[in-house]
This record gives sequence, structure tokens and C-alpha cells, in this order.
Amino acid sequence: MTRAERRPTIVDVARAAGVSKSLVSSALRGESGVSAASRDAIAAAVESLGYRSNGWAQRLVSGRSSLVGVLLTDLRNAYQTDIVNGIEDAATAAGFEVILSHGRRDRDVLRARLGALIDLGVDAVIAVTGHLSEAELAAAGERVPLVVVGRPEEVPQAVGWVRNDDEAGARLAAEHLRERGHERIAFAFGSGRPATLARRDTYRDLVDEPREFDVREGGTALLLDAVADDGVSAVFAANDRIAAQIVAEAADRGIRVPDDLAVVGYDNTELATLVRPGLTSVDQPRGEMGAEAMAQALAQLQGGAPRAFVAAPRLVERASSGRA
Amino acid sequence: MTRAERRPTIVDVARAAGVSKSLVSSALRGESGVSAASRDAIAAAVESLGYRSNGWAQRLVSGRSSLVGVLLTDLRNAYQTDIVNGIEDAATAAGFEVILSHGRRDRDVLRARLGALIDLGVDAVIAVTGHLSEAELAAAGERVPLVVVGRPEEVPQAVGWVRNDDEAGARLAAEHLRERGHERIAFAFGSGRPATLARRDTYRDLVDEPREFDVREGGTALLLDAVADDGVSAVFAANDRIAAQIVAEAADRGIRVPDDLAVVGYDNTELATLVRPGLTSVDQPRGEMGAEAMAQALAQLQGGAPRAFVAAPRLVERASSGRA
DNA sequence: CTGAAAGCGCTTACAG
DNA sequence: CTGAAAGCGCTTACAG
Repeated sequence: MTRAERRPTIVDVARAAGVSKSLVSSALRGESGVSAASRDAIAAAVESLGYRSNGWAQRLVSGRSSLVGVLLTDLRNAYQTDIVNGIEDAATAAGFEVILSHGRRDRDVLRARLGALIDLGVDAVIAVTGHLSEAELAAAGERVPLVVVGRPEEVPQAVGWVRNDDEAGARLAAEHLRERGHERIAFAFGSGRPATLARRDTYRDLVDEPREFDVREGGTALLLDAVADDGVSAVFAANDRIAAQIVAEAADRGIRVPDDLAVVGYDNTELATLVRPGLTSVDQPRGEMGAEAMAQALAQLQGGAPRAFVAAPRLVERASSGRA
Repeated sequence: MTRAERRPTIVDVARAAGVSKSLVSSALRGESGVSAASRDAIAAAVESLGYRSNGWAQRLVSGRSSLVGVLLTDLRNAYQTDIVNGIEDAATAAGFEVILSHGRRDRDVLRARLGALIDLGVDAVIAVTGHLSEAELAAAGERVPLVVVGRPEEVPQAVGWVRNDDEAGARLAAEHLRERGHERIAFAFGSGRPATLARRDTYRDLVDEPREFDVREGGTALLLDAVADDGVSAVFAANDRIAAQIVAEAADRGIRVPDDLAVVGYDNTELATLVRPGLTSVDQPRGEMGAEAMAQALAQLQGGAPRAFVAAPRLVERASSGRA
């Protein structure tokens, strides 16, 4: 069979098997009331013709696509891989196919992709991103069952929501450092996102004389100055990338991690294992969060009301916070 | 409009605008012969009803989906991001929508996803992976225009192919190290993939007394031993991950990079900028490769024969290979 | 257990 | 410039 030939349809199969196309449809969909003889004849015809169902027709007539669209902020983020895998495992188990799309770190692109996914006709969308506005989420949620994984500014009631408990995670980080005897603990961040702010606020509550450094504005250098001049001996970074950057620049300046500066990151991404010393980091149960998101999408598809789920993080200890 | 209501169709628009549904279809597709009055009435009806075209019906009847499927080995690989962006830019320019799928580093999953993408009904598939067999590529290529980006064992004539020139890239790396005065240059690798083998073979041709280390089998430790015992002063790693691992373990053992050991990686991924010292690395023109892949897919769609394209790599110098 | 009919929401000729 | 008809490849009742 080359691509030039006309693709066989259910009518071709019916003719070859000597039955009606309705019966072929029944057999193909695995319905019960089909005689063994017909079933065999149909299977043989399908095989010899190389028949494959036309998905567009199937979706048009059935009114459902069995497709769930997953929208990512961008492709580069190792953080989301396990979430996607969790979604996919749950989707496969429920008979759904997953298609991915991503916003390339650009809000306009992200919004366009969300619209494209819905226009395509997916049955539900899971947006693994914190970069959609409440209005955007609400508008999309009117058109399709929608679940957000992450922490946008605000999530409308009509939209499902899965996130980790940033406050609990920040507490794990701060208390870990305090237990190790650190008193002057800094916070390093690189955005004003809600997840970051939640982590920072918890940090502020738990630490005496908070010292905060914005790495976008030379904060890394100022932080390392403070290690030398101000007795700062530990830093809680809002994510692993920032933590890795601090470890790298500390090395550039001869500041030893963890002896001179203990470092804790957030997200427990692969990066935490690739740098030296390895990063102690707060881990989100990403696979579980993905499965929960898919479960919520399914529940909405069956008429259930959107709900919110907050996952508990845990601390993964590595050398960056300990006397290795 | 809530999700419970029936979604408006072209017939609803026709009724509201007081015209036939054929005319609505013409107007919506931007055909020329529609009066301004009708056009306005239709636009107003579309607006007030919140009409959106049903993609499944459109695709069924038009026989094309304007969708290209992009298949990735896995999501985790920073290497492929720029390739995907290159594909997407070219796709958008040509009026195509891109949907992504990935194999989760598992060949069976990869093959299943490829089949699912084709069954879905995409117009073309671009497989950004080196992990499909010649037979798998040939079978898929019979069903849909197919372009591979990467270096699988063998690519059938009937399938388009875009890759970088691994031999040239390896030459850049080896000659860079030799120009810096290194005589005992090692090669570190972690797979037997064709791209790796090509890089290794070129390395062998250019270096006296090749020393090769498989990092899966304790090669990193043996390599670092050789730095101490055997005068090895430089290493060409088959990719940035391996290079980063060597830099990390060198640091663990007090071996200074680049003073005791110069390191060159391959792919120029983000990782190269995140570790210290930064990695000198061979860069593939990934955006260009993605654009070329989409151009090839388009050409095949218009009846053109599949072709092969080999992109020229270049060396990006950072501190890991120089006297910083 | 099986088949004929109607219909999903569009586009595509074709006639006027 | 516009409309009526046929058809894309399926599924869904419904009758037998």
C-alpha cells in the first residue's frame, strides 16, 4: 500500500467481508452481538485491506475525541516531565490519548496554544503552568473541562486545580537549615510568581531577620558578599535552577558549599543530582499530581464539579546542606 | 454559554444570518465571491452565537488536518527544544498546527506513540529521535510523510532525514584540544548510538593512542585515574551530560578543570552554561534543522521526494577547555 | 444476530 | 453572488 492509493473505508471492509457496514462498525467497536463467523470475516478483511479507522469521522459522529490536551509553559522544564508521565499513565488507563503543546515561555504563545488545543476538539485540557490569568482560565474553562497544575495568580472555581503545598515545602527547607544550626538564613528568588511568594512568606515567618536576594538583580553576588560580611551561612533558593546558580558562583569565588554556605533548592529536578555538591531540595510528588489532574479531568467529563487538590512535598537531602 | 448547551453549527449561523450554509462556509473560508452585506451578516451571527468551526468535520471532509505531529524520544532532553521551536515557526508560517508526543525513553512507547500520531490523522510526522529502527521508519513512512531529525541506525530512502555532521563536530572538538597543546586526549561516551560511534570514529582517526571510556561501566573513575597516572590532560565527551558528569566527579576528586583536565562536550545544551566551569561544546544549528525538517515535510506533502540534509556544527568555547 | 436509514458538521462541485 | 444537493467515513437507533 503506498500513500497514493485511496485509503480503505468501512464500506470496503464490509464489501470484502460480505456484511453491512453497520456490522463492521459493531465488530470494530467490540460490541457483543456479532457472530463468530462475521467477526472472523471482518477481521480477515481488515487485515488484508490494511484498514484503519478514520479518526476524524469517528470523532465527528461520536461527539468525543478521547483526546486530552496537555499544555506546558515550555519544553525545557525538567520539573514537568514526571507530571506529564503521571497524566499519561492515568489517561492510557482511561482510554484517552494525550497530545502535548507548549507556550515557549511566552504568555501570548501560551494563550494561543490553549485556544488551538480547544479548537482542535480535545475532550479536556490539563494546563501544567502558572502563567495563565484568571480570565484566561475562566474563558477556557467555559469551553472545555480544564484542570490547572501549578500555581497561577488565581484559579476560577469552575476550573480544577492541582498544586503542591508551597508553604509546607518552605517550612521543610527552613526548618532543615535551622536544625543544622544555621541562624542567618537567606532567601534567593528570581520571580514574583505566586509559588515563589508563598515560599518567601513562609520563610519570613520562620526566620529571624530575613535576608532576601533577587538573583535577577545581582542578588547572587550580594548573597555571596553577605556570606563573607554578614555571617549568612545558609540559603533557601526558590528553585533548583537558582540553587545551582548559587553553587556555581560560590565555587567561582572560593566559597565552599556546604561548609561556608548551605544550600537548599526546590523541585528536586534532575539538576539537583547533576551539580556538585548535589542539591538538597524540596520534592513535589509529581507523578501523583499528574494522576490526580487526569482523574479530575475525567470527573469533570462525567459532570462532576471541579475541585482543588494540594499535594504534600517532602525534603530530599543531599550534600549541599550537610557536612558531606 | 456554558458547556451544557449545544454548540452552534454552521446551520445555526446560516439561519441567524438569513443565508444558506454553503455561503457561510464560503465566507468563513475567506473565499472571494461573497457580498459585503452577506459577509457582515455572517460575521455578526458568528459573533453573537459564539460559533467555532468543528475541526473534526472540517478535517473529515477536506481530507487534510493541517496538523503535523512531532515525536520526541522523551521530554527531558533540552537538546530538542530549539529543534521543536524551529519546526513550529516553520509550521505556523505554513498554516499548520503542531502537536507533540514523546516516547518516555522507551522504544515500545515510542513506537506506540508514532502509531497513535498517524492514527490520529496528522498530515505529516517529524520524528526527533534516533531510536526508531529502519523497519519502523519504513512502515510509518508508508502511511504518512515522515522526516527524521537525528541519527538512527538506518533511515530508509522513502523517509526524509535531517541531522548534524557528527564527523565534522568531532573534528572540531579534537582539533580544538590539540591546538591547545593536549596530546593525550580521551573520549568518553555512554551509548552505542550511531551519532556516538561517528564521533568516536573521527576521534580515533585524529588522535594518537586513543583512550576510550564508557561512563556506564565506571569509565568516569577510570578516566580520572588516567589523568593522574597516564598523563591524560583532555577529554572529548560524546555529549554535555557526560561532560558535566566528568566535571562533577573531577571536582569530587580535586582534579581541576581545565588546568588538570580540559573538557569538551557536544550539543551545547543549557547544561553547558549551568555547570562550572562552563562547558566548551559542539553546537548543532537546531533551529535551522527544525525549519529544514518542516520544509521537507511540506515538500513531501506536495509530492516531492524525501531528501537528506546534513547541518554543519560549530564549536562554542567556554572555560572547561581553556586556561580560564 | 444483521441491515437499511438517518445523521454528525462540514466542503465541494454545480446550477442558476 | 447564492442555494440545493451530494458526500466525507463513521455511529446510532431501529426494525426485523
